[in-house]
Amino acid sequence: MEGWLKATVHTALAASDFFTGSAIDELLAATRIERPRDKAHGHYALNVSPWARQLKKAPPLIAEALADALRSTVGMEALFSVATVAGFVNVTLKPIVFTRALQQMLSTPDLGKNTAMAHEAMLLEYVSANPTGPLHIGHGRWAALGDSLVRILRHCGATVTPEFYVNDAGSQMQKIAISLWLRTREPLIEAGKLPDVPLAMEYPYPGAYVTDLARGYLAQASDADVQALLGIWQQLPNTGPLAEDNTYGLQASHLAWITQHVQPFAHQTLMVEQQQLLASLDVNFEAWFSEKEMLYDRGAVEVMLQRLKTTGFAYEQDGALWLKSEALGDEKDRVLVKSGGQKTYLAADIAYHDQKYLRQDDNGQPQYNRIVNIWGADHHGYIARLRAAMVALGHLTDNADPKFEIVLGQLVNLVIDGERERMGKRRKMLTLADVVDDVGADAVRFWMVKQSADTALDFDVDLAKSANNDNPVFYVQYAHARCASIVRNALHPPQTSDTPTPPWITEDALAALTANPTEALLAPLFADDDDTANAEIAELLVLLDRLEPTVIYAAQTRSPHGVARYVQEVAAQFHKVYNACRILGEDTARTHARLALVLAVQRTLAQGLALLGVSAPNSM
RNA sequence: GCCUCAGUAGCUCAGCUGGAUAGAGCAUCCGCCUUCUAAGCGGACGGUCGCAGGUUCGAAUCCUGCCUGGGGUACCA
Repeated sequence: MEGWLKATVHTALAASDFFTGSAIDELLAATRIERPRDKAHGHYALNVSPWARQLKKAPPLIAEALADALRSTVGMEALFSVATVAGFVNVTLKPIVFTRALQQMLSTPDLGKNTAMAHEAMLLEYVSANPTGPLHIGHGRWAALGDSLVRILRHCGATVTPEFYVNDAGSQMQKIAISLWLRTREPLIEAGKLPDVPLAMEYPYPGAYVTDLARGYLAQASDADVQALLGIWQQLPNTGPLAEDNTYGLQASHLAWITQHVQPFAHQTLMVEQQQLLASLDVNFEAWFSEKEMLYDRGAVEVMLQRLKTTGFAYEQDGALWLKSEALGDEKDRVLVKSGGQKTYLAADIAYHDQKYLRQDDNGQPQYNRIVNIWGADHHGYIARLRAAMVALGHLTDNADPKFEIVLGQLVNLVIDGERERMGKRRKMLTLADVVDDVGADAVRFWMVKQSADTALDFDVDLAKSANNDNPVFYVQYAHARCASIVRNALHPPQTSDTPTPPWITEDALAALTANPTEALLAPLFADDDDTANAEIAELLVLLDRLEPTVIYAAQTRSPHGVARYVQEVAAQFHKVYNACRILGEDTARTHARLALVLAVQRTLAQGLALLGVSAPNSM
């Protein structure tokens, strides 16, 4: 309806003497077709005040001229009426326009689908956790945000590759392997293979999950592996705390054995755990990019460093290799290779992003025109240095180049029993898996995207779990289930009394309604004598019509919360209509038309929820 | 100090691509089930849009400064 109205206004402007000589497209771009705040003003409003400057006329005069132009549009009496208030032109649509809009919706296979972002070829990276432990609640926000964004962008025609960067290189992987090894002690004692003598130890990764990991390792280990493990334990000097360095007093050969035999198990097991959890949230990655395999094993970091040196963007000082990032917008230069010879995390990150830009499609062209990362606000300081590196490598023109984009999300606070728990590393952690088990995937996904990523999110476990009207997820799902229930009842009315109740509609008639919703079928939608119900139905259709612009805006601003808000509005308006009038009534023609409306609502809600990765149940 | 996000109703948040009397949910109070799911609907109550300037015909929205709170400011990963 919005699109149609805009086109109508365009035609009217072009045909009007008053606007002759003015740039109509510019005028239309300067204002938007919006919803009047006060419903008494009609269904749509056009504010012409922004045109005053260009036209050098007073807004009320312009509004009157536009209203006149619209009034002289051929056939308008049957479609809408206009009125002016100050600089506003208010438009009230006639029922036929709503009926046609409904007809349009029922004939559209993918509601809200559009091509607004068809030019985008985007690589979207998010979550990207180390495979050193379970995902925590904060990861859940990036997972929900990222996956919803992927769905929304694709609905707008964009090509998107969602990718997970697996940080599986570096000392933290050695730490987890050693932690696993340390945790084999108890099971080995239980099995009588090790003497139970006191041993002062500290665990680099203290979580209880490491114990499970150790038991899992032993369960699948060969006899030779177990013998080797016992060998390490027996030669260990029992000399007190072992956590000071990364070697834990282990002989080099033992350390090497652990790295070779234990680390792959830890890595693999934890990564698969993360993958399964994400899958249970219906968060779908196309690619899992391994830091170790893709960057280190293939020498990509080394090659990238050479390029920086050659181009003069990297220099040696104090025995370290530095990136000249200060000259490129960062607050200072950054270390790429430490004086000890180890490459920094930043070096790998740069190599990874370099690699993102170097990827090519089948025609040898750059595969992506936009690289987007979703990061937590705690990584904010990384933006400037990574941007600087991308400029240095020639991928960006300057540090404001929109080809590289970081979506920053504020952090998540877990609220348990009404108290905030900061997600600090030392505190007791509730894992994402625990929360999903507790409140369900739908609630987690909806809560994580229901508000702007710019605001810190309090995730209240008790509230998310509550199956009542405190919980917006259930509110929306309930509306969808209600739609499904009405259609079910229409086909197969519940038989409660002795006299059988005939169906409100046959399977065939319902099929006809969806396959070929003619104007004649839909025309009886509005009642002759119920203005309240009619107004609510019209309002509902205006809202359903807004799915597409809502999705486009959410895609452009990378804000899925707009869609979350939208589905709540649709649900609310549907509940209003449900209470204002009967869907299944005595008038068969009206019943059928209103069933069509219910189908449109159901499909809109299902589509909106699908864009958020939330299920749309048919009964609750 | 610097960078960054936020500050809107008692609480949690929309609105911020400048436009009509600033919205929703929760909470509190009052109503609505003999008929399609009451996990619902209606009504009432509730606001100096952090403060002060500026730009503009017009500012919650843009700019500047200040205040308060979160995050960041490593040859850590």
